[in-house]
Amino acid sequence: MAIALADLKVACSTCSLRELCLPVGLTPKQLESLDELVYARRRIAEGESLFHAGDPFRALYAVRSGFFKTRVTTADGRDQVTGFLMAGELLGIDGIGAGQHGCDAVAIEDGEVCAIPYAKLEETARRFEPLQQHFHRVMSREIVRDHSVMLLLGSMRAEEKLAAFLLNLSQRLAARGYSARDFVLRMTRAEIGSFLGLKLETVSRLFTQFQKEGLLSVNRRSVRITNVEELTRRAGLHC
Amino acid sequence: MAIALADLKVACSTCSLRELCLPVGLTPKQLESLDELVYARRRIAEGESLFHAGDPFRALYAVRSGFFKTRVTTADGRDQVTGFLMAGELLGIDGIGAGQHGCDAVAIEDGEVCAIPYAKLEETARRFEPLQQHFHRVMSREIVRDHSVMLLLGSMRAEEKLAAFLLNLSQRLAARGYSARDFVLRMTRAEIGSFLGLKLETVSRLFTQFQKEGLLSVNRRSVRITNVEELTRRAGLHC
DNA sequence: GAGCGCAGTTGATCCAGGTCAAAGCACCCC
DNA sequence: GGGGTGCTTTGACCTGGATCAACTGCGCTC
Repeated sequence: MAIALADLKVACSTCSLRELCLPVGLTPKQLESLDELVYARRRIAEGESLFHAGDPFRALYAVRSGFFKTRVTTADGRDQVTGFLMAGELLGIDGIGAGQHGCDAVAIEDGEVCAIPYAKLEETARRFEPLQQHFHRVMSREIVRDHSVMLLLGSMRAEEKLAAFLLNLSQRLAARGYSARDFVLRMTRAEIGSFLGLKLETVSRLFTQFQKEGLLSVNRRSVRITNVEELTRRAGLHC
Repeated sequence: MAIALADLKVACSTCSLRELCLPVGLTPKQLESLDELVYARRRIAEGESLFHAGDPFRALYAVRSGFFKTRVTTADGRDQVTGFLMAGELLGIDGIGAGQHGCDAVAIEDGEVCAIPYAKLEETARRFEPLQQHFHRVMSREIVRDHSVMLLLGSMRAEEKLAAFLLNLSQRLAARGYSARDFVLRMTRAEIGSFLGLKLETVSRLFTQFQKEGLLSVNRRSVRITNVEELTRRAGLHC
């Protein structure tokens, strides 16, 4: 076991995700001093949870590969997907405030995460200004993202919601070197619906509608965007 | 002007809000070392903005008195209220990530804020672990709050939304020493509606309905909750 | 390769909440 | 103190998306 853990130990300085992840913007020298921060990688199989709401909070997790969703749940069992996370994005920030996680993080595709013990991150951030700054930026950006999701949930119509969702996904995939036009959805219609405040049937109908209108072609999980301009128009003003 | 500013300088160590605000949980001695952090108070009249989306980010603002709303806006003019803030709560965190504010902060009642220059906060947080911890907790809690608003916007029915909103307001007022049962709404029906993803007419009708059902009595902005238990039931399960 | 089960599609119908319109009411300013 | 203005209430009607239900098709297991 000790050997296995040692094998899993990773170095931010040589990680292919360093341009997307927590150490973004650090110099190579600064990066090396960060290597001690990440404790170990952890594999998560599709359907498994990284943590649940209520679990004690100890570490943040940086997604190395795979696809995750976060979700909050009401007393009576309804739930709301609050985000989909891909490589380089940070999971678990919600746990800092209360000392326990406030949502579930579930793998919707086999993946791997880097565990960053929070106590150590805090300590390193005090000694190391660029890390502190970057960590604060990451948290702040999460708040900005949440606000734009609120805008989407509170003021957009179904068509606008799905268009905005697809464009956001497309951009994030493009930032990771994948095609912005051609991609495979990692989530079900029901998960997309939960995130957007719609029912799965509505999501399905919208995909069909967008296809009929020539904005994209879709077959189950595969999507090819064929008219980005019009899709952008649908997401935005649409007066 | 120099004199006016000097007059406005405040000390966290003697502030009546220290149990609610950024320095919560610090010892009196620790508090004193925080006094240098807050630069000055600033008065904001009803209707005025503390900052707008796009403004360069320099400082966070702690609400001392009054009532604020934050809002994000789409290209085509629709907007979404993302929060209502009262004494002790922190405004402007959204600006850290991009170096410019991501939303508007508008006073919906005359009020006063303490400006906390962000560069100074960052620097103090590095030297001063309890402040760092507390600041991280505040940001994390904002994320948790946003997630619960997403749950509300995405999965609740109109009745549940308004009940949850009123109970939340009631609890936050109670935490500040005001009555939990009897309070005055600082915001219009339209602002409540924008926050909850409803139209103002729907909000108005729900108030009338709740009153008919004996959950509360309402007259314009004054609300008296007469049946907290039932209101809680409406906000939650309601199977 | 038969059969099961889950994800997705599509149709028919319904209703919560939106829209449009018209008063009503408090407060402010001249 | 009269008139305006902005907020709120209420009514009548409409519609976008939910709900209910049937069916399709892919992938997995045995």
